[in-house]
Amino acid sequence: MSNVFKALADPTRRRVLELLREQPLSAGDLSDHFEFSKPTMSAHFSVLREANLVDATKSGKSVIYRIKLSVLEDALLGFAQGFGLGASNADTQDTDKEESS
Amino acid sequence: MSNVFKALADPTRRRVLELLREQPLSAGDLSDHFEFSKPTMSAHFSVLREANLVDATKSGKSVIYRIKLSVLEDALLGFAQGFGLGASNADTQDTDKEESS
DNA sequence: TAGACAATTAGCTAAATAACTAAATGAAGA
DNA sequence: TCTTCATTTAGTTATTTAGCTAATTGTCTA
Repeated sequence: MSNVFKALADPTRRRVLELLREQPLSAGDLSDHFEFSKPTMSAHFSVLREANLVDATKSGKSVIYRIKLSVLEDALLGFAQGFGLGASNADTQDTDKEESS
Repeated sequence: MSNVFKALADPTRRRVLELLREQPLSAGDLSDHFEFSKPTMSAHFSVLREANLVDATKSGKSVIYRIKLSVLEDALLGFAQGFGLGASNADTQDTDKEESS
């Protein structure tokens, strides 16, 4: 739980997940999308793995990463539901937009 | 965006939000629910304020904190929607439950 | 089997985080 | 006004985090 939110707290890791949303990618292909070193990216992958947000499978020389959408879904929507959010909430009390015109 | 997930990454702050879900509470009343010092709790409130997840209003000697549900909703559900989650997703591809029995 | 290549691990540094105590601020009441 | 009470700020410490380079591991392929 904490691990998921910690993983999502870093923009690089969120971007990794967005890339994986399109298709599975190898560690190297993922790293090519960023300016950080491979070891730095590997550490990010490790955080995502520990949060169980991605799955890593070895394929020859490469490691293929896949997003685990159900885990992301359970974490985000499960947590949101705990606050009564997510169903059909057109009008909650707080809007923070139209106050004090 | 990052600020919201960073705020949610700490279990104490998630618990604070859960308490505020029931009703607005003063800094002191909130602190009474935890074993940490007041300054430590104040720092947590500060993180929640910077993430715009709570609203603080002064009332006499006290400061009353209120959750901003719409901000939480926008962050969680907005992010989830970016992954195609949240609508009516009975069957996505990945389940991570029924693999390898 | 030797080299090349992909990825991770080891080891380091700087910055951020979460905790504490002590001090400061600011409002209410005696 | 002086004291008390609620909260935040200041300043310290230990731990974690995110980045790096260099070294290691492990798999292909020439």
